[in-house]
Amino acid sequence: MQLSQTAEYALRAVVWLAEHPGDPQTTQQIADGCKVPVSYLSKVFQPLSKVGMVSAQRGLGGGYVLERDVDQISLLDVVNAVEPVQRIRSCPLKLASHGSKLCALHQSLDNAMAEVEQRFGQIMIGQLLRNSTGVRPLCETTGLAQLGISARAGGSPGQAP
Amino acid sequence: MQLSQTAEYALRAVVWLAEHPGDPQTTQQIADGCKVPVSYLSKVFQPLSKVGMVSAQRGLGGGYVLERDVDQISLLDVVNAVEPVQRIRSCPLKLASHGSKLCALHQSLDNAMAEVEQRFGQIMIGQLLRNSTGVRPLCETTGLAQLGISARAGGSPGQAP
DNA sequence: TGTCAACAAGACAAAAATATCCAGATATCA
DNA sequence: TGATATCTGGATATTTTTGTCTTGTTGACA
Repeated sequence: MQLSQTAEYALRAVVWLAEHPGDPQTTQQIADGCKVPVSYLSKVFQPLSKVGMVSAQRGLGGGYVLERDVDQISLLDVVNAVEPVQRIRSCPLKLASHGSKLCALHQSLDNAMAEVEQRFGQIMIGQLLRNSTGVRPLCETTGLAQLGISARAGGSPGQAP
Repeated sequence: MQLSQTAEYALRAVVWLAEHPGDPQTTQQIADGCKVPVSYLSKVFQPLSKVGMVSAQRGLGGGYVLERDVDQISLLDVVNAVEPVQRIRSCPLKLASHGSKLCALHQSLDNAMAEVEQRFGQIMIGQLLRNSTGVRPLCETTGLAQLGISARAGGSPGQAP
């Protein structure tokens, strides 16, 4: 019982983009920052672009940017884009006698899914950024980031090719 | 976001056994009644036997039986036996700066897991059986079963209780 | 225009989950 | 004892998920 890896990656990536507003992030940057296989990122972003949550710009200075307000994107939006929460809408055993009603077992399971769905629907990406409870922002932070010292390309350290 | 197929199967099987107390069920019976591939059942039962939730009897008249009271087995017990609910206990990105604390994203995800875990832990198998809300018992029922007419596979309507 | 930086997308590969098969170990019963 | 029923557990096959690679397209800019 857990989120798929792909959904995890998608959430990290979206949060990452949310942390870099107005600054297109390349797959390499995202991969490094989110610890996502760089060659897998295109797969992760495909459905996110499809629903218009992110957009990509090619060429020098390009990369991905969020297309919607961070407070208008819920965890559920992200998860559903890449791997919809599976609600149980009819008997998984296809028992005729069950019609569209669920037995107690499947009703219980679906209730749990419903709860998760609702919970995820209420949590907005923006909320996560602000909710930095004292410590780290989110995905990454070298310990320096907390002091406002950016350690990215464009900041001080790192390699400039 | 969903239960693994194996966990689904395990839950069905346990419920099935709960519906047939004191009557060892063969893999064939369980497979038919629960719509689980018969040849996969041994894999499903392996971890359930290991934790002592079920036991198997070989030979004629043998099969699987529940070893614990139906009101002492929660959905969580079953799920955890075959595929533990994955709680997030430390930063999945292994960020040193996060120590054992979770960022807002992962904390949110883990909270959802915790909720599911708790919910599952509260629902007992026995509860599901009694909770037949008017209609069907659980996994199976041809519509006849509700009238007390057993319609077991194998062609001939079998033994009356 | 040419060159380089970047994404797009499909083909391929590896790993994990799911499913099948079968020889062997037990158990029951005649 | 023999015949039959049943689980056990390992080897294997299939499918899905995850990950990689490569070729092509787009965009910026000198």
